[in-house]
Amino acid sequence: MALAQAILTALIDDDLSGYELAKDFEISVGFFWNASHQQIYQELRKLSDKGWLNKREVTQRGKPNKIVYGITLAGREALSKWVLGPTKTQAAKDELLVKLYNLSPDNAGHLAAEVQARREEMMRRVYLYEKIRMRHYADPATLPTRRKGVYLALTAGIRQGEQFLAWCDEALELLATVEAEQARQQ
Amino acid sequence: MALAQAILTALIDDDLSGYELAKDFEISVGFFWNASHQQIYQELRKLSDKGWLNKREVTQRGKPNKIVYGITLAGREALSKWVLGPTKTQAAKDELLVKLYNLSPDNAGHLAAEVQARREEMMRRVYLYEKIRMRHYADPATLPTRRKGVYLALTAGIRQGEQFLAWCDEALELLATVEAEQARQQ
DNA sequence: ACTAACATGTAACCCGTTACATGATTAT
DNA sequence: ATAATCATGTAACGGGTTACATGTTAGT
Repeated sequence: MALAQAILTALIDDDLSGYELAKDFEISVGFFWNASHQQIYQELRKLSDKGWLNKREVTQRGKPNKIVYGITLAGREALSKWVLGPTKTQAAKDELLVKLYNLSPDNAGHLAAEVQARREEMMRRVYLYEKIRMRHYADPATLPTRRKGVYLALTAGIRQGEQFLAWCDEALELLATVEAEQARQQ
Repeated sequence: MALAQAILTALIDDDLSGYELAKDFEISVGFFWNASHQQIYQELRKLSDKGWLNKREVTQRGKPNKIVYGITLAGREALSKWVLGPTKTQAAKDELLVKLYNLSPDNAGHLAAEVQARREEMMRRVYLYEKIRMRHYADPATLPTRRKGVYLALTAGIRQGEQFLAWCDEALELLATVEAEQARQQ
């Protein structure tokens, strides 16, 4: 039930439309949460109904009009209260790792390709987040409190990503030996 | 839709009952997937209906009887086929990191406690998995193919865990400075 | 003409969580 | 007695995914 709070969090600094939220989730809280536009539109309606968000239509020229949402005082209060509550430990679920439990000469090539694809995707992400960190969060000690938190979240994402990249390299090496063995036996 | 495959994977080497699966998921694929017993029992029935699992009742003394499930040939085939299909990129969702975006002097103490709790939980996990790896996967190059895959999955979990522990330490340090600042201002 | 990006939604379904339910055995 | 562990399920609900649905503007 944290999508609501993730949206509220994304709206703390800037007012955004549903479309922008869906697209820019990636640049704000997207490393730690993501959602489809369908989910976001539904959640936005719920949050408006609750009075945690207000909305206004913005006329644009050259583009369709958009509905921009902003967080209300009640929304800020609800968010603060949520932060102080207990946090669910997120269940780590990863299909790729389950697949690795089924490694065989038959699928080593396929799995290597999947690892490679993930590696590239992660590299792009890490690069983006690293750039943001260097530009806006270079010296954590001097940041205002709230941005210290953002720095920590960003760092968690970057470190996790870098670790994953290193793991991919090791995995690709080992998978290559399996593929080589298969080739020899044919 | 990968719970089915996670269960099949857990049953490749050993036949297990629903209860054992629910409990031992943690020691088999548990680092990368988890499920409640309710979910597992339902999924076991579905998999039996499909003919991917067979079941037999095992009479026990001193304990209630249990229903033990084993993977069928059809189940193995379905699993192999699944491995060769495309893999969904898992959406990283972490409430704690979203909460960090809302860091303030008010909640720094609470968040530090949450980080600390996670740190301890992760330490126990990493310790357990490290023990398994040292005992059974010490020399990856000499392992049979399938176990090389398990080694990689295990390594991914351990490294990710260790990285998380290091991050927790940095987070706790920075959160402590926030708490100290608040104390000074009161 | 066609594609991509902008923009907002509804409906059906599946998966996962929470709550409810039962009952045996072993250890304190 | 009581709690803990073993053992297996059903039911209701809510969140998330997939499919469906519509319409505009800008660029090639």
